Amino acid sequence: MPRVTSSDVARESGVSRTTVSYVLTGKDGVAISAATRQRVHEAAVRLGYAPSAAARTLRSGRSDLVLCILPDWPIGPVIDTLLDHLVGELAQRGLTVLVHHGRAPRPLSELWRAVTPRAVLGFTPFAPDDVRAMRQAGIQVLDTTMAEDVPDPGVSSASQTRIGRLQTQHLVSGGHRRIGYAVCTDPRVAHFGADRLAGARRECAERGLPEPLAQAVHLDVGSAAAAVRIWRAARPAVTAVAAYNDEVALAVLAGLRAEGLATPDDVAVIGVDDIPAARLAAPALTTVSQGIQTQGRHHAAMVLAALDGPGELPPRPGDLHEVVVRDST
Amino acid sequence: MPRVTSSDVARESGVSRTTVSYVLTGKDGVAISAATRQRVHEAAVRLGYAPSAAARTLRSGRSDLVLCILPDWPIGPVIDTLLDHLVGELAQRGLTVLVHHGRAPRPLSELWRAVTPRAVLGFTPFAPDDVRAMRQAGIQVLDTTMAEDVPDPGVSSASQTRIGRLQTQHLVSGGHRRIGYAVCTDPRVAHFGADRLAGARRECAERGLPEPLAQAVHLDVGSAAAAVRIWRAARPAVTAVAAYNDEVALAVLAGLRAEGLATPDDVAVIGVDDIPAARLAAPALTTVSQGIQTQGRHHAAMVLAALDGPGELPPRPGDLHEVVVRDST
DNA sequence: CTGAAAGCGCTTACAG
DNA sequence: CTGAAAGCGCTTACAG
Repeated sequence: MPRVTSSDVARESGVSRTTVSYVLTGKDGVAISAATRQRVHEAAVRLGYAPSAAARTLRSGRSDLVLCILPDWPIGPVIDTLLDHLVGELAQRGLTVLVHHGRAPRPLSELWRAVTPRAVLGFTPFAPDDVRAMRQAGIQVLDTTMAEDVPDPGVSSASQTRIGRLQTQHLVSGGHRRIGYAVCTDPRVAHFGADRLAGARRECAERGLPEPLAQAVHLDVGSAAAAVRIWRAARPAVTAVAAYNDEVALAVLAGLRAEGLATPDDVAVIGVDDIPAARLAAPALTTVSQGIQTQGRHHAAMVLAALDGPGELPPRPGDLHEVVVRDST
Repeated sequence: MPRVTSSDVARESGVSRTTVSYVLTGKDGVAISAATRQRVHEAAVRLGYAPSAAARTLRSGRSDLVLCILPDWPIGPVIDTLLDHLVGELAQRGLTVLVHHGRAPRPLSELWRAVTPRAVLGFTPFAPDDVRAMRQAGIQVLDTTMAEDVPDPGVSSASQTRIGRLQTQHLVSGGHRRIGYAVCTDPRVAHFGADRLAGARRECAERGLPEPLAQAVHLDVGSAAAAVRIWRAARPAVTAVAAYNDEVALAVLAGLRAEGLATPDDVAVIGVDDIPAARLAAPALTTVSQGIQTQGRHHAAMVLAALDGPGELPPRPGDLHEVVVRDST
């Protein structure tokens, strides 16, 4: 069953390939009789004609694909939602978003070489060599951390830091003075985790409070209970814990429960992400929501700006993060 | 900055494009002097040459892409993990997996036309017209429900049914005789939900138990509490609830808590998926795990079998689903 | 061992 | 209003 080409459509409708192309790509510049248009369209449908993307890309030198490289770490509902918004926004401009789950062992170059995307959007910064190679190939390269307005590009993590600050501010405003930080043990998010913890540290320092007591917490009760014992044994004892994210916070809640402590009376807990399970926890989990919709729109705007060539960049969105107060604090 | 082509590499290394192609695609059939090979490779690196995927695909008539169409519904950690395994398995065969988040408003045809994949793998069955069009274009079409060995292809939902049965079996083996079913209210998963509920129904019927009492449960405490009241007011009263998935189950746990009922003493609860939050819940949630790794491997095998042409299909994996017993039952 | 040539399917100046 | 022709970058028989 050979491929149906524009030649087939041309033959079937009794016109040249040129005319087929003009009709099907909807060029208004060239006037073609309504009757001819009709015949071409009908023939195309009858034959089930689908233009070859490869040929089109080769000819025009550009595809309509935007490649999203997901990070190495487990993506949760947050990134998921973000992608949805991104897909929707870019679809309005005729761009198709394709996502690559980054945990494959193959080098990045094979990936973009295999698709010839118009733009590549990463969720973590790319290696300089990769950036060079992609730019060389005419691909726009972006990463989500570029949105950060930080002076030092090596530490483009302003919003992560801000998350840690927000968590701490909320806990401190509740009267807590000795904060614990529940660090995620997944090495793939160490970078993010460090930034959030750093934010908490700075906030405490600026307020003259003792440094937050960081403890690694696995996603199981035993690990969390062990951390809880250390926090409670500290002097002054920890009375509030900020967690790397909601899942870690759920583990902390479970650990507190296992140790017979009450939340928030003995120890308050705050997470990050506002996953569905957060508001269903016992007690309902206070957390920091990430303004996903706004972020998705902003990333889409960045991609479009890059594609439209040099010009002004879209303005950074304002406050993305927000404390969602529930019963755990 | 024009694109670097194989002609550039040829010129730079003083050979023909033919030789460049032979060297770079690693054809062993054609013997080329080591010195020439070396020169070509060096020139390619020096110029930052990346072969055009579009040209290659056009020429060879096939790409190395496998397109995964995600369902319309919120994908959780389960599908996420599944994709990881799939990506890994197919990468070993030189195939690149690209994922499309299906919630875009554009028609499916634009999608596969934009990428010319070798194969398309859907998580829900495709419309017959779409299947025809893709096959016409030489694309292998698969969907994950094809793995089901059901007589009626219109109801390829055997494993969903089985999940409902497993949940029910577990509850009944715990001595419960009146089961409640917590149905997800997201219309996008209505199909799955109906199958799981049907499984529970059949299991009850075969055991001569009263029909399970289905109640819609949103992901919030109020909705779950309302369902709990109805379950408890029934005669005979419901003493165990199977939920559509873990998140719904977490809502049910919260609803029971809100109504002052004890789990599992007053009402037992079982979910599906074994998400991270399940074992951190209060009490730790009994659930049905989905054998994700096995499923991922099987889907990869299906794709490879389809690509290798007509022949025997990979055997269906055995028992994928397993009850993970924790404290909520 | 290496090169000239054809052709994958498309779009678009250009010439009628 | 419509067609013949060129060319995007690649691979691969084929001829040296």
